[in-house]
Amino acid sequence: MSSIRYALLSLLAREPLSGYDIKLHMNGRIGPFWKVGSNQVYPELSKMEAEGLVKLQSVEQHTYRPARKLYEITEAGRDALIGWTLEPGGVENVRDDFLLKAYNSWLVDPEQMRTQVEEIKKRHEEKLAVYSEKVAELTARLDPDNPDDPIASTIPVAEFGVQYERLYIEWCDNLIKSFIARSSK
Amino acid sequence: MSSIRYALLSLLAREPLSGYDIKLHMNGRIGPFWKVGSNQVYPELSKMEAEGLVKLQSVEQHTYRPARKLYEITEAGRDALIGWTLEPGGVENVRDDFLLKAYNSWLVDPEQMRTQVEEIKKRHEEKLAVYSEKVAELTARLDPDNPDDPIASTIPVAEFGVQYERLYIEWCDNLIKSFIARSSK
DNA sequence: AGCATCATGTAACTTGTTACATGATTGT
DNA sequence: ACAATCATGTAACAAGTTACATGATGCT
Repeated sequence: MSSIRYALLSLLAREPLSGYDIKLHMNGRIGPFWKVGSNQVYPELSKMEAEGLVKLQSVEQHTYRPARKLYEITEAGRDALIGWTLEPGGVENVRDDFLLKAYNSWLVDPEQMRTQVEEIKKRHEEKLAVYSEKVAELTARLDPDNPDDPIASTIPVAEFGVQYERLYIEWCDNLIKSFIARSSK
Repeated sequence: MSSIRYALLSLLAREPLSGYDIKLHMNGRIGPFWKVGSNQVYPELSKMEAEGLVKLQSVEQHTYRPARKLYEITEAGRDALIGWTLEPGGVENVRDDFLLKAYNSWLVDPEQMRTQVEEIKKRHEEKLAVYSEKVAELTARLDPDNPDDPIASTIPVAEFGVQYERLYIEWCDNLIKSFIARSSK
């Protein structure tokens, strides 16, 4: 599903960042959608620099640690990102191990399965809290006078997260109900 | 995200299948969630056979084409599947390119973005139709007297698909509204 | 004539995950 | 004393994608 490349550019289009920053932000800005390892970030940044999509803005050097390399997006990088954003793309599949586990629940003791669902429901409740918090925070920071405020594009993404987690939690509740019904037979 | 292995076993736990069958069913039974290539299915089946999780039930040979190898799950395979199903696992991230594109919409002409969203909304409506059809079909086939009918575990999975696609479509509608508002400035 | 279906499989390539390595500094 | 943070990166492995190869048959 073509590319962390564009995930990196999406962040850099908003502000200059180092590879390290990107790694952190992935798990809090676009995310908790995405996740990347340093192994993907650093080589990709180098590649993009070679292709002229990003360039080094500055390098902070503290002798005792690796230089902090701040990258900024170039004109070409913005264009590439805009091109990708407008490029038609297929729909992604939901691919969630737990759905597969639910598919197997007929094989399993309903009591144990209930425990299992309750566990992951809890996880999704935690995620819901994170997303809700994020929506609230972004909404407070949004400048309603600026029609091109990037935050206006961030809110729907976080909002999707909220909706998705609510859906998941509700779905878990229904599952739990069905296991209770089944175990009382 | 550990394993087609269990996806294959999940199907084989319900009925014996060939690698070819599995490839087809992935995109219509568990799915449209999953997708696999033959490159993953055939080697994995061989590996699992070597480990005793599945075994050959029969081999149909038509001289003019490769033998059709029907696999069935073994006791050990069922146990492994049950073990995995009850194993606690982390929550998955939603990872959808279009969310990232939406995150970039502040960079882009709202009119063009609207077209883009409408396109993918259409795709999700198609998927919704598929899932709804599936839920209806499964519900009709469900045996309500048998508390261990595997179909009872399939319905929630398809139902998740329905809910998810509805959520996605509604989200698209909200996005479209926001682009219309923005372009009329 | 040409393409889709059935049915196995391999090969080449791209992505993603986990773990490691360095090494001073700051907080517990 | 010990872990976490900052900051770069490499290496080994696991998983996923795309394309290819075989080759008769049946459909348009």
